[in-house]
Amino acid sequence: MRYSGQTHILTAIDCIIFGFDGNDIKLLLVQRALKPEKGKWSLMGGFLQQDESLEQAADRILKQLTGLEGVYLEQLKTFGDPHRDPVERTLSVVYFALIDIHQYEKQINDEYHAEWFLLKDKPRLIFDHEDMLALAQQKLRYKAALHPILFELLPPKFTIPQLQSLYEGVYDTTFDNRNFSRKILSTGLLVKQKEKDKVNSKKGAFYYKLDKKKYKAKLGAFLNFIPNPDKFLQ
Amino acid sequence: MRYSGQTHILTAIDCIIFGFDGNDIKLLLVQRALKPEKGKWSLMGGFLQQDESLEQAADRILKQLTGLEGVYLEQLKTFGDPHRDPVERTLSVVYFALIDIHQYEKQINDEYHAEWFLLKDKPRLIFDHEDMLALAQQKLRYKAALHPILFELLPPKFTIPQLQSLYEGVYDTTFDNRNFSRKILSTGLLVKQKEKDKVNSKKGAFYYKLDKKKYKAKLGAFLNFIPNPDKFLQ
DNA sequence: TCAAAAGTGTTATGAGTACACCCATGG
DNA sequence: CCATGGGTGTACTCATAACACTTTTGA
Repeated sequence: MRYSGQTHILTAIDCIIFGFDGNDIKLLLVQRALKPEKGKWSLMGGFLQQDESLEQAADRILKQLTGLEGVYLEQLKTFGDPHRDPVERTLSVVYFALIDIHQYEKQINDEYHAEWFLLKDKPRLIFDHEDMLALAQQKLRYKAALHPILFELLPPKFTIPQLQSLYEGVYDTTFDNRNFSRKILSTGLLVKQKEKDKVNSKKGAFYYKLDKKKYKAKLGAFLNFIPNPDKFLQ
Repeated sequence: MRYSGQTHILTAIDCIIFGFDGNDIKLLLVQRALKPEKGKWSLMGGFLQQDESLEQAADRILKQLTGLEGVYLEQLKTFGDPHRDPVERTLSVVYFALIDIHQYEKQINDEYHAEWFLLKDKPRLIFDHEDMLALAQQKLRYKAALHPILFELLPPKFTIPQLQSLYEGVYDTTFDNRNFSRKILSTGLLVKQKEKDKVNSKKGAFYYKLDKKKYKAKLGAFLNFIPNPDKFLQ
């Protein structure tokens, strides 16, 4: 059975992949394989297949590129301007992903010509991918101001100074380190480890792990990670 | 030109229409016109046409049903389970709308068999429309806790007690009226009028109007409309 | 021994919250 | 005159934010 006389449209899934390498927040881009705009930088995407859900498609595409499964993935928005793709009308359901770059150690770079870019010196993107990225950055800032999602970008063990530089990267600013660590520790989400990271400083900074249980409980809660959030959220 | 060999899928737009009548927050539903599930209650929807954007389609559908234009309308999420519609695979891009019920004075009820329901005694909805509604309610609570969007539901002139009962309806709770009015007035968004509403009380309550300029400026800002927001946001 | 980053403590301000009374009016 | 809902004021608590010094250690 079908609904008669209605328009059927192509649907793409595009993924905005944010990563953190311990110092900087970065964006994973690929070089487009199809004409037109072949070879230009673009978000990683693919077409929705007949028997998969949107989430399944996003997972599949993310795994194709990075080899990673179980990654934080969230639907951002659907873009549907009739002329957004010059080839033929294509809806794009956009997801964004947060991954720990060090956990991503893949060769697939070669296959898709993928590359990590600092947000500051990313290339121009095709179609409406610039709008998608801008919206994703806004959403990330918004959500991270209230919920502990940035932990998704960190390795299992991390230091408070690393965490702070992640937040500073996301908001493109600096925070007072005393207030920052107090606020973070007061959430009760972190468990102090015995070892220190001696790579990034002489004194060394204690490692922390995430308390997974509390983390899951607090993902939905309203916390206040950012001072004066208005300042950063347009 | 076309992308070859890819699946083309039907796309629907579904609208979750919240309204406020001065006392209660309500939901506008229609009786489905197509088989299967014909006659069952459903969100107002329609198919995406070839040459319209998603926003245009949502506007068109909303206008068909309510006769209203320029309504607050926001994309919620896209639902894409392969079997969500038993007839054939159909993506649904879901929008939610906020309208002042008194401004809505249309006959089109008849055409679409539309009806306003209290959230408490709404009928069971078809397909995955229950999930859509639950998500919309969650989003509305979330957003209204931080941004002054509930004003979209109010008539041009309204009283503080009305406003409070709107908030109380959305969060299904009661608030302290002293703290509520202080908080609302401290935003500077309201302009006190000379007249009073003498319908709902003997003493009468002063009308207020929204300061449109400040309102637009503060739509994006982080305000705190709700005490203990965690309590209400799962 | 010194430079560089980690880590900790105090205070002032303002927002949030709990709470109780007076006011105006129509019936 | 009184019941009903509207409107205001105060004091306490707690989170936030501003701010400076000591500690550790590798070079």
